[in-house]
Amino acid sequence: MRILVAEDDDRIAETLVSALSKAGFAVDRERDGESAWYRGDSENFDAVVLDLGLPQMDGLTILKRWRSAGRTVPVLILTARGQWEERVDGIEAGADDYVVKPFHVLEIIARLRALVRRASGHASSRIMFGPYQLDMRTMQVSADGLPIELTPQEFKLIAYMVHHRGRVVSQLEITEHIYSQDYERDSNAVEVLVGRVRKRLGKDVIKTRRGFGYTLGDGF
Amino acid sequence: MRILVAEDDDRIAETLVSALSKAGFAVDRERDGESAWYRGDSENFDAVVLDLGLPQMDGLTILKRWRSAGRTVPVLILTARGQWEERVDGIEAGADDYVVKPFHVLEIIARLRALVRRASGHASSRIMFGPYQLDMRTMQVSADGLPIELTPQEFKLIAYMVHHRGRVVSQLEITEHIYSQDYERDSNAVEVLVGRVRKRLGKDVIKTRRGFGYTLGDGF
DNA sequence: GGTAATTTGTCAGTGAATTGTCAGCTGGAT
DNA sequence: ATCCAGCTGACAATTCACTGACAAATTACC
Repeated sequence: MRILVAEDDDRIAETLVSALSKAGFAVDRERDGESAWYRGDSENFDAVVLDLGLPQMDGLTILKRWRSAGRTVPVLILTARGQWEERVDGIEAGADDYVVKPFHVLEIIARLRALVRRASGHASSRIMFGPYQLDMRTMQVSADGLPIELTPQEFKLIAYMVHHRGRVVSQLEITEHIYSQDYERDSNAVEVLVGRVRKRLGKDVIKTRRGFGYTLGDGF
Repeated sequence: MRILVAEDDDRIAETLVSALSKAGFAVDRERDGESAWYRGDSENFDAVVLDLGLPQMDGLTILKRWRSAGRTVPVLILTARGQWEERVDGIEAGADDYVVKPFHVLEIIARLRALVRRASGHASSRIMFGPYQLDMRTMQVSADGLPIELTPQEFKLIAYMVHHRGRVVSQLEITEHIYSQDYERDSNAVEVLVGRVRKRLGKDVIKTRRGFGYTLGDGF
């Protein structure tokens, strides 16, 4: 899951970036409004954390521009305490949720997960696929209630696949969504990762579409 | 779909060529402005990725020359971050879209697909033909929602045919658009490929116009 | 803060699916 | 009937993905 954090305050931004990374998101950060707008406009993030008071272009403007350009990416607004008018404006401009500063990072994480989940059409934080259950909250996969040990990367991969079930996901797409920033293009890290997930969940969970990418296997 | 990448920076160019090839495009690359101009002027590409800062002849000049010579090929401009003026100039010179460096390749791919789609007069990335549906975004062909497994080359062929339905497409044209420059002229690879697609989608999808080429069959 | 354990990425070798080539065949146009 | 563009099945070459072993990086633990 790839998240854009648009926040000019370095301290806050670093807290967020580090917490979100640990929570398993791939995080990119922008410090000014114009850059934030451009990246949200041109790239596919799974969600955006947007501070309203950004230099160069303020958060509300950014959000309105995205929405009028048809960008539906879930947006979580950060707003200063007591500025309830801002909240209203934000929601009207198309924000999906908001959090008041100072905030608890855990709350941000929980809300982001909820947003991503809703955006991909799943209501609960637990998603079934085949005999397995994926719990986004605890980052665990289980079969019949028995937890299966997955490493963080393995979990990210299967979670991304489950969120995009029903279509083919290219290696490039996987790389960009489970790793931050750019990555070595000629690496077989994704193939190895797929192999490891298969070893844990059975070789049919992920099906190879040679030349295109991968899909969740039939029945998952 | 054949793409010309006009970019002098080797690292960027290689990233692009490799990613675009994997995404199913046939890619040719030129490193200087004059060669780029010549190839775009004399060959039929489905789209061009044009860096503005090319040696010998800069991107804007190339673009203006093409346009004044009546070349309508979709052009995606690569521009350095913050050069908003360039972007405006580019659009005035006839660019169809622009992307700021540094970019994410997924974005380039998405925008190129959109350009090609619009150029062939289709609004959506999903195109119906007969009982089938072609989805350029997920690179899948399906019948009644059930995906049909095609190999990459097979997909490229049927995609090209569907984009150019209603007219006869010569073997040479097919070769030029689904393979990169180094193709054998006296090979029956296209015939074999057509045969394989017919085997998967039914032998009437592609109709032979003996001596001229192929068309989508009646009702497709 | 340093060391052990775990996770993750790289590499080289292997295996399998895709694609191109070839040779012989088919069938439509004249 | 003949000719030749196009078709087809078999095979070879190529490309792409998988695997196991090792190295690097990250995390956990004292």
